[in-house]
Amino acid sequence: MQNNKVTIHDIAKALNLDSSTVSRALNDSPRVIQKTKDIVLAKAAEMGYQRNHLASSLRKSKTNTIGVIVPRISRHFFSSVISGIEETAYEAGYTVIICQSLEEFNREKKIINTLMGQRVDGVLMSISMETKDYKHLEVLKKQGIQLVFFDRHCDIPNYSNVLIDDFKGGFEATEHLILKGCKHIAHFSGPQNLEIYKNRFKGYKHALSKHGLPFEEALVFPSKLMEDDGRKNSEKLLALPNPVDGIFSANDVAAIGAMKYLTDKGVKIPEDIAIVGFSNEPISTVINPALTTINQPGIEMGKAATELLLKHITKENGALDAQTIIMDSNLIERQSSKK
Amino acid sequence: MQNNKVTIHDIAKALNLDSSTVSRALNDSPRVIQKTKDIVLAKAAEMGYQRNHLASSLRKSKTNTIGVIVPRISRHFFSSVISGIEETAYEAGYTVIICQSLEEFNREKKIINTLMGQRVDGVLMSISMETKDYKHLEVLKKQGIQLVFFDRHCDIPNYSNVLIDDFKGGFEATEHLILKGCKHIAHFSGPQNLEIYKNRFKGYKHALSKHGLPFEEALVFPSKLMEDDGRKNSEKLLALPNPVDGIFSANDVAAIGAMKYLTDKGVKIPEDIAIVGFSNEPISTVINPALTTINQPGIEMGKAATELLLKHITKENGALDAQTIIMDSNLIERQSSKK
DNA sequence: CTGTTAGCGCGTTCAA
DNA sequence: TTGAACGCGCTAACAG
Repeated sequence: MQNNKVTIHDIAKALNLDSSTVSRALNDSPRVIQKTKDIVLAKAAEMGYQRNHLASSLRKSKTNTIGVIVPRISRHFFSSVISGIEETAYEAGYTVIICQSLEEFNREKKIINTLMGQRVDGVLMSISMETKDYKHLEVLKKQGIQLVFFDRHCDIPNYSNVLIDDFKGGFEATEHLILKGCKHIAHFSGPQNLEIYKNRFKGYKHALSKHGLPFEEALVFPSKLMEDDGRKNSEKLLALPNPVDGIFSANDVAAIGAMKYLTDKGVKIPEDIAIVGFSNEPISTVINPALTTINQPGIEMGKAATELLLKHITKENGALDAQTIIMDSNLIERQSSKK
Repeated sequence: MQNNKVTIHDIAKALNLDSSTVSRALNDSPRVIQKTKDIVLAKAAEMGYQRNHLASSLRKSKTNTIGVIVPRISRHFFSSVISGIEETAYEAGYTVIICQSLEEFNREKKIINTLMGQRVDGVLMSISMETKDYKHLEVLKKQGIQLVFFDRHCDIPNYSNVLIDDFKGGFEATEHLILKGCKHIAHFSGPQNLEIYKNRFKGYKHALSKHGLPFEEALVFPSKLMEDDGRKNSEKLLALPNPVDGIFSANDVAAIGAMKYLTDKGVKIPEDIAIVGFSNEPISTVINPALTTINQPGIEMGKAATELLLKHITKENGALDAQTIIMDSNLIERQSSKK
């Protein structure tokens, strides 16, 4: 049960070398001859040496650690993003500290402080919905800690963003329905104070106009991301004079509610009414293959955001300009029908 | 853009004190008078001081960091557990490093090394399915790093486990059906080389025998956690001479497949056949409220495991005995029927 | 190519 | 009650 902490001094002593030589050898410095490196590496392995990252980080004032702040880890989209982050960071020799804001501003503030205490080299964050004021982020800049936003756009100057192209997603969803032959396409919208839902709505309108279909206010149904919205909207929709033959739902929960209600009423999907919904959760893939989804590329976003952050970190002095990366979502159709 | 790193020396200088006094004041040591503490704390706040955890950890050789290893963060059950871990750890002043093994033994080995390099104080892990050999865990014990297993049982002596009572879950699922009036209850089992599925199966048998119902081999259908298993099993099940009026599925995916198939065939659920399924994912709650589920308490498990680990860490020398905590799952019925 | 020296920021002796 | 001095383990500067 002895405490087995082998240091570079121990292996230096065992080899009759200086600890600095051992350090250089372990770091594969060009200033050490290969033969010495071999000897040191062999001895280190033999003695079960493990570098103390704390001491190393303290000395270099670089921790090779990045902090990640998401609203909620259990949301499938965010856990996918984290997978992507982890993978890229890991390959680059970085460790990741994950924190959840739970959409609370105060928690977000505390987390920033914790991460600063841990001396992270950079932060990836998806800002909480409660956050309207960005003063708590200023300390990061002051300390030279790099910051990249993902998924949720943040318009502070000089910060990079990695986002999903919601306009394009909305456009493609709607165009998909049009190309399937739909003429009267309803839109279940999301809260219009959020950028993403506004953009999906814009994409919808743009697809209609591109294909010469009229935009009708009566075909737009607000929804608050509840299943029941989908049901109630569907009910109203069936009562319209001109029958609707397609629905683009900006959120999957409303789409699911709609599918249930319509199926109950004997409406065939997608034959009578085709539905395309955005999806953050894996629910949609299981619930009904007739639901075509706009898939958010979480893992890819995580990778892209991490790569960008690492660039910012390494170019810290060469000052990399802030940039915005827009990622495409993909339309996934599992069960096709209609012309 | 100046580098704003305030140290205890800076605040000592500003106050004409020694850094050691400042250190003691910041740590609320009894060896400093209250008045001095107040002055130091005020100055620290004013100067925007933030303790350097690296230096602190290096000195104390305690990092207040715990490592968490899960197979896959995007599985809802694990992300729930992590939420629980995070919360408890956070309250106790610990930071959490999350890693995924992706069920690969080699990744698990590497992760252990990474965590040791980070000098974590303890590790919580759900062992990968590929892992049959536990030698890579011995280094942890050697270094005095505490280790607690959760969700997936690991029978190395002297380690604590936090598990879910699958036997009880299987028992309660089956008994629930019996109390609803079911007489012929089928079981969709999972891979019997895994402890959890074996135990759920045992619970099923025990409930039958307790209530005087015969166990029939013909009512047990193997499943490999695929939706299609649920469909095929349901097909076979409808062809049986004695009609089945209840199904206990050891996994939710098969249960979902069954629900779809049976509904298609015009079978009413739960009126004709009632179904109870274990669930790891939130799918079941959305797909059909007629599906009664055995819910796995992820958050609670995370909290319990963390509390236990922290006890192990703090009692390190007082040597806390290994223990096994068994958590109850809860049966959730959203839509009731039958007598 | 290798050794010597110094210090990252903190907490903890030992003195006063 | 406070100060002085040392060292955690490592790396970077400067020699040689």
